[in-house]
Amino acid sequence: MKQDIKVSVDAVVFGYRQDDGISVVLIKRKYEPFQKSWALPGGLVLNDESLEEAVRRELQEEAGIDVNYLEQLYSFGQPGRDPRNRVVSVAYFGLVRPDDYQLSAQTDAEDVGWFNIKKMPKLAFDHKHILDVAIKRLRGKIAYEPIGFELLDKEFPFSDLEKLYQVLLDNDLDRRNFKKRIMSLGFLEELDETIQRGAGRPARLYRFNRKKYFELKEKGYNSDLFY
Amino acid sequence: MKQDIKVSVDAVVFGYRQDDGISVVLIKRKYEPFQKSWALPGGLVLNDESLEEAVRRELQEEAGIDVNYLEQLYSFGQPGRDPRNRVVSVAYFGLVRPDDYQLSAQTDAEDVGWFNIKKMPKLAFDHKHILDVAIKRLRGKIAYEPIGFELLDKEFPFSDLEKLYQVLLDNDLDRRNFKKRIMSLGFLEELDETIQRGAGRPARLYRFNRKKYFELKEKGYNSDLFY
DNA sequence: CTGATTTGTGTACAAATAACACAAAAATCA
DNA sequence: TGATTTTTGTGTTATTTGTACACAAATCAG
Repeated sequence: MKQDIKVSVDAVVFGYRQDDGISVVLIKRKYEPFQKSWALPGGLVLNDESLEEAVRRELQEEAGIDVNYLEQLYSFGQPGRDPRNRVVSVAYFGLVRPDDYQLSAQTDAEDVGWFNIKKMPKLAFDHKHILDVAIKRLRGKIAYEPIGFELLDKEFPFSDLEKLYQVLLDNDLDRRNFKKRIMSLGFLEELDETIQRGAGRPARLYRFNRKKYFELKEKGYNSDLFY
Repeated sequence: MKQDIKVSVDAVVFGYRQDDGISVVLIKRKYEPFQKSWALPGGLVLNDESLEEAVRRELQEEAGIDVNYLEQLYSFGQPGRDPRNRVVSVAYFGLVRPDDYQLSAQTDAEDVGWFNIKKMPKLAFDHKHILDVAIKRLRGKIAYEPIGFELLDKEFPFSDLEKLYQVLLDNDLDRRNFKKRIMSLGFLEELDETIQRGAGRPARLYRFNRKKYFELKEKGYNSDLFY
């Protein structure tokens, strides 16, 4: 019998804001199945586009959002995960900065929104499962690759990084030791500017120097533990 | 236009023998395209089987082999990677013990064989790329998860483990420090039996205790670095 | 001007890792 | 059967890395 399987992509896009914590973009489905349920953005891959192109297109169409970091997460292909057809879905994992936080202009979805990962609504299909895998990846990965910076503004006060790590790995970390460790990695630039937000002493701004990161990585500074 | 994409699976199965080093199972293709080229075992997913079932079936049909460890590797979906159809391939990563090393009874392939990863023939499709990703995963993963044991006999002399790590991470490791580290993880059992192979003092046998490994992992003995 | 809030910074101790060499058991060869 | 070669087995010290810990500086709010 001829193969009758469809291929889709789904995206778990994370964002972070101090007030909100870690959130994910969801869309409200316009059509059956799971009409009006919340779901991960995604859809069928077109014949002539790559998987990554498909994800970016769907994110644009359904949520009006651009991610600044995107990697493949995992593929889900259990028969029966979509009630109608056999669908194999390649899930992606994306990160956006606070700047790009605003969602807009959804044509293919009834609604779009950010949802804190601790207060998720019921999700369509097996999307809860996909989300769980993505959260695990985020937590795991932030500990040994510098992807946390993708969730912050390009220039940020050090305390933002501290707080992000605390929220994600929910432990209390010692501010002094944390800073020592991060700075010793050698790819975080200290700027001359400062920023002031609310009360307290103004904070210096820092910037992740991606070029330097790759240089150091090349030179065999083993991509060991990071935090 | 209707979606016209096929879904396949491919498998990178690693084996290890002292004389041979690290090898991978390849099959010689019976049909076009790439007729008579060497390729990774794999094929189209059937409508009613899971991805993992498809991999195991293909490995059985094409190479007559059972793997004792299998995990999803990555999905490859670039348009044009198969000259005829658009094919999205979900690649898997498998490990076999020396016992299960023998290949057999290929019905769907013209030939099957083990190839040392340093002496690979030209491969069909983008299989060279898939293999590279798999090797990277193997090297990366062996350093922080106990999958090396899946490449050894169930009971093995400690030196086998040493040598495996040396071949994979090609560095000289200090035998004493390596042993201390592995033993301190607490899930390697020292047996009373010994084995003698060629010259030299007989070696004690060891066994990986998977149950204990998961217990310790549960208890939060952070699945930190391993080697 | 006072109190609250946030940023910024160094040192001492503990723990983990790395460096290092020789003896014991068996096989092989003379 | 004795000497040589091969492989396994084991402990201590030095170095590096990680952890614990507290108070001053700069600004805002009242």
